[in-house]
Amino acid sequence: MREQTTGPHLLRTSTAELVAGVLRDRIAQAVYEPGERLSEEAIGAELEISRNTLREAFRLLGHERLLVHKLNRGVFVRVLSASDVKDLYLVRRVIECAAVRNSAGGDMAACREAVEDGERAAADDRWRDVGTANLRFHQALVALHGSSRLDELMGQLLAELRLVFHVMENPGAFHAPFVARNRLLTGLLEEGRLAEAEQYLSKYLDDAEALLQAAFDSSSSARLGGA
Amino acid sequence: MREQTTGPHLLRTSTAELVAGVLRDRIAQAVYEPGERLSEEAIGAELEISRNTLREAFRLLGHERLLVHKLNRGVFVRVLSASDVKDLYLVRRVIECAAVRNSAGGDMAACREAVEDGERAAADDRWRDVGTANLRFHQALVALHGSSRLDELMGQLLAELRLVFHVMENPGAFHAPFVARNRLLTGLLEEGRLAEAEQYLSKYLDDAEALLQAAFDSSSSARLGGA
DNA sequence: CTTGTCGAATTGTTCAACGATTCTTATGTT
DNA sequence: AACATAAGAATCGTTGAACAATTCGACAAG
Repeated sequence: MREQTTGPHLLRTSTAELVAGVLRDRIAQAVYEPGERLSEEAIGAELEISRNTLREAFRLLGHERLLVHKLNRGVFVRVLSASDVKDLYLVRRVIECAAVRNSAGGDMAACREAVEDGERAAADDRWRDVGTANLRFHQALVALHGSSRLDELMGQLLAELRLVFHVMENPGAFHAPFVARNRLLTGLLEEGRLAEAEQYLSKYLDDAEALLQAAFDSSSSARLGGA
Repeated sequence: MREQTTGPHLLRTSTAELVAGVLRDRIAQAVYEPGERLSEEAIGAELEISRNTLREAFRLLGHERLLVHKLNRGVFVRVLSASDVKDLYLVRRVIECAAVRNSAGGDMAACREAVEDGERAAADDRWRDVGTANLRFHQALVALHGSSRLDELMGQLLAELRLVFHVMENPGAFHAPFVARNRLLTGLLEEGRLAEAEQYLSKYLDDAEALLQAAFDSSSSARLGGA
């Protein structure tokens, strides 16, 4: 990251935000696993940036709840608890159901596109892509609100959720059953059957949460040495 | 802020967060007005902290949307637009109405307390206190969800809203008419008339938004030199 | 086995410096 | 006088080094 000093800046954003982007990706890809400590010196040396700049990036991600900052001990990749999953899905129900309920006249193009991407990915057994398409579908659902703040909030929630998925042994398979439900939900919305759609989505989220909680519990009991 | 180096740290939080707290207060109190640029050197010298630490605090507040960071130009106190007000109230409607709708069995103590504080403040013409009590009432409403994430989100929304209030010539008077509505809404909730309560709150928020938009428009037209 | 102490490693914070960008102001041309 | 341009000042972005403060692990003493 030294090249920038020689030529004219092609960067439209600060180095700290660039670095934050790199780290965000690595966390999403589980290069850094939940609970892992991120060394200022090691990462700073690897990315060739100063500690100060790296710390700015850490602050950024801390505020996005991807990292937790422990005083004098450093930053760690966030580890989510069962109660976090509960909270996350409570918020999703509030926001996504409201989006569906008020979606009359909204543009469903992005939703439909995400659904079809998910179906293609599932047909090819590209599980990772199924997952991202699924997340994009829900992001598109929230976008029906037309609110930049809700869009940002949803993006943050989904980033946290990705952290939970890593706990599961087969994150890809988790999303597969929901592809069909995405299509069905989209159909209900396009036909304007909003009340049905809302109820359907509510159950959808209940099921997803239950699955996640189950995987979560078994993983945590295994970690504690269940015989 | 140098004293901390001598004695053992009594601080449980980092200086950057302490500084962020100070700046947050000053913005809320309009010591720093919307649009104003905050000089790293000036504030750093006044608070006796280094530029690096101050920059960490700026990042924090930037993420809370109280400051906007312009590359190579510095940080400015956020200036909200009419569309921001619209977005803010859209989110409030989604979250607060959902809180009311699902509030069956929730603990209304905090709500009632905020209502009564507001009434006392209004009786004594302590307009500023009326405003803070009003904000606390809505925060308590959202707290019925029992979600830490929604609590945090609401706190952020209200902080942004405070920025809008500063645009009005008499911020205190704005809140006065809503004290009675807070009491009425609380009553509906305690009687379990949730559907009515939700509808009432929805109109409540519509009215507040309209008032704010009006004050906003007149202020911006005045700023452009309306005769 | 618990407790206390020492030292290494890491974070928290500051400082000084320099490149890069923006803003200001003076200058010169038409 | 108006406008474009260029030098200069101010400020931000980033770095690297330095030192204080805290944590952690090892080892000795009780």
